[in-house]
Amino acid sequence: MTMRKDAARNWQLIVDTGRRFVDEGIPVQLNEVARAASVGVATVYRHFPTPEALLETIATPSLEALVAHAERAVTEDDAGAAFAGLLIATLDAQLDDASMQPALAAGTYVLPRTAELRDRLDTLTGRLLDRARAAGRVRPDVTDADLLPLMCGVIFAVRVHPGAEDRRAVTHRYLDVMLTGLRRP
Amino acid sequence: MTMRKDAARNWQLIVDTGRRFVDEGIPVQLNEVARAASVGVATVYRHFPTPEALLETIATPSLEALVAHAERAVTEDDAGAAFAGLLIATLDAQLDDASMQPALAAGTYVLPRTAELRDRLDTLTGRLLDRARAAGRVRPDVTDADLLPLMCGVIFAVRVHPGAEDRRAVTHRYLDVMLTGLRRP
Amino acid sequence: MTMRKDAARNWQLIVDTGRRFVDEGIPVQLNEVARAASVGVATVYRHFPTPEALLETIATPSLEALVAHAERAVTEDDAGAAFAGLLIATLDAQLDDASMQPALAAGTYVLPRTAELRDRLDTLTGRLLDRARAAGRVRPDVTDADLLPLMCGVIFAVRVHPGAEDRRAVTHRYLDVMLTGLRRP
Amino acid sequence: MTMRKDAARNWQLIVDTGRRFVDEGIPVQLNEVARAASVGVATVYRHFPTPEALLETIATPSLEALVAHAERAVTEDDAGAAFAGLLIATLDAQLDDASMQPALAAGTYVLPRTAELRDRLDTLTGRLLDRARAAGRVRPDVTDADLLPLMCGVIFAVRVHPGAEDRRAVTHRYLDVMLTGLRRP
DNA sequence: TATGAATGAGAATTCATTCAT
DNA sequence: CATGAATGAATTCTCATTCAT
Repeated sequence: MTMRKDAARNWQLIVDTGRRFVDEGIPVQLNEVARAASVGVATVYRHFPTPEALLETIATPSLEALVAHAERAVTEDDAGAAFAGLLIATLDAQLDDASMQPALAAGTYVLPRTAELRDRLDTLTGRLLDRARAAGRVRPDVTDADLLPLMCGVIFAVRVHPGAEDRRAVTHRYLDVMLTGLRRP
Repeated sequence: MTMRKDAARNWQLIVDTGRRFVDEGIPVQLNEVARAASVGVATVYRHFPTPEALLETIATPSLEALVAHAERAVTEDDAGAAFAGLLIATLDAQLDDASMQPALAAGTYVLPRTAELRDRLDTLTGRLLDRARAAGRVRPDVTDADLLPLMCGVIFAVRVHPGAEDRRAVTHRYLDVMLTGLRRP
Repeated sequence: MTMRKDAARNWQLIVDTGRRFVDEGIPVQLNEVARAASVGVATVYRHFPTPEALLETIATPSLEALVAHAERAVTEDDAGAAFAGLLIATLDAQLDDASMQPALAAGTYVLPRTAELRDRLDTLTGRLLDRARAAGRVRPDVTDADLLPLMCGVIFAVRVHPGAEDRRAVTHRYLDVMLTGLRRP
Repeated sequence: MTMRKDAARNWQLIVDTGRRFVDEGIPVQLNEVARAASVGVATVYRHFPTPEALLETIATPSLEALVAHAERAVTEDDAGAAFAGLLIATLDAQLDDASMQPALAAGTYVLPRTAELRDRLDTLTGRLLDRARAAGRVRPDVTDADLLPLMCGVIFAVRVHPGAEDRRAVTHRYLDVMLTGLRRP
């Protein structure tokens, strides 16, 4: 059952407004989003009962893109490159979309869609890791449960890093350290 | 000018109470701390104008210990071991004292004492890094501004990591990855 | 002008749903009723502009039954028994149908039908009272405007009464007190 | 430990304002009371965490007076008169102070003081009933758990009663019915 | 200096009713 | 006629901070 057209318009309006909040680092309060979207409070609450629901919705496109990337990656020939590519993509997604940081760091999800995507991402990441490990490109004691946390840690480190250095440059330098460290014990 | 004796007693009482909050993961609200310490709110506010001031005060002993460790480390012969030892100490400090996580991740400090300690820590870390790099134990593109962020990232990664695995074990595994990665590009 | 068939179906559906709410002690909110009846809110509002309109409609069958009882009662020979019988019926109606309590306690009605029924009930009650009084079965200072309030009071008393005693038993005991009291000053 | 003077002033101000609301039949909303009392909301919430707490506090003086009456009544010689007198006092209290109706009809209390007063009232009422019953002035099947409910029922009946007749007159007429009814089955 | 009462802006949420589809 | 999305005022409650005692 699909959404009514006007409802869909509001839904999108709210999501877009929420995204602006996220991008500008403003805490996503449902009331404020409603005001900024020129929409009744209850309209927001109807579509998104909690801030988490809205945040997950905002993150969904990026998450889907990341999952799509992972799905392409598992078909690549070069296991090591595919693996590294996914990690890069995971970091870039977090750099490009601030809503991805909570989405990836969270342990639980309120939307089934998000939970499902996260699940697929974990599965695919695990498969890529296995292949990379089999190819001798990853040390054996690193498990698939480590990868996303480590990528979140990298992003966190970048956020903590002071200095005016370009965030992306720092990120990739840190990733390089990580990748090197992941190779051999 | 030193504190009056009763004032000092209250000061300590508040700090101790605040530590209990930190240890138990309860958000350090000045009002609540006051209640728990059986002390007037204003008393807390006089000693610690903001939650940050209290948090930094709570973290100070651990921070001092870490600085002391760094000061001993710079005198060690084995530059590589000294360097690794400091990183381990930094992580352990954050594991053992929850107030160290904000204290190390923060970019600014409200207390001069904390700022000064952080400064010394940065200087000493930089010196250890230089020696380790000179000894060929660290890749050249890693700067002293990277180390603390990376250690904070490790702790963050551990926090994100699901599973029931022992936190300290995970931490040390991640540190091992980091150290390996830091060695050679 | 009669209702369209589908409209009539919805009308009944809404009334039935409303009754379920009343029976289960759930406050009759038009929105909630609509949801429970799987019907649009506006549909409910068109049929029943206010909660009162719905409540009165829900109460109507019981009210009609009570009026019917009164109509039979005025034809009975034994004036005292007829009178007592009506009071019992009034109480039982309130015990059996929770929507009758507001319907009988209300001073005003939004539906003409309810107002009319109430009117007939009052008239009949008055006539029964007169006959009972004429037969020397009721003290003279009690007027017909007293009877329904007193019955509502009995029900209220039963509701206030704590204890696990059977509601109907308590009601009839209280009614017995009332009837005795009504007999002679 | 007694209240600070300014706190006591506000406490009283809030209670007085609350009483005005009760007297005028305005629902006692903590926020509105705060506005009307020209006092911060939180001040009201500090003193009275819930509307019930405020309502019970408002009712306390009348409740105390009623208990005091009951205490004098148990020492009276004429058991029947003492018993009737208490019932009259119970009704008058509810007529004179609107906050007494919820206070007497409630089954539970949030303030220990109110619970205690209610308890004493129940005990004393029971004792008066026993004496009256022993004196042959009350039918045997009426228990002490019936009296307060019945008095609440009387008040309810008076409220339901339409007409312009004086409330107190109606009340006493109804009480007369009750008392007669209570005498002999 | 110590106390803790007071403040009031602000955040979260609900609900009766209207209106576009 | 039917739908159900939208509205936004109203309500409840919390919390960081100030100020009178």
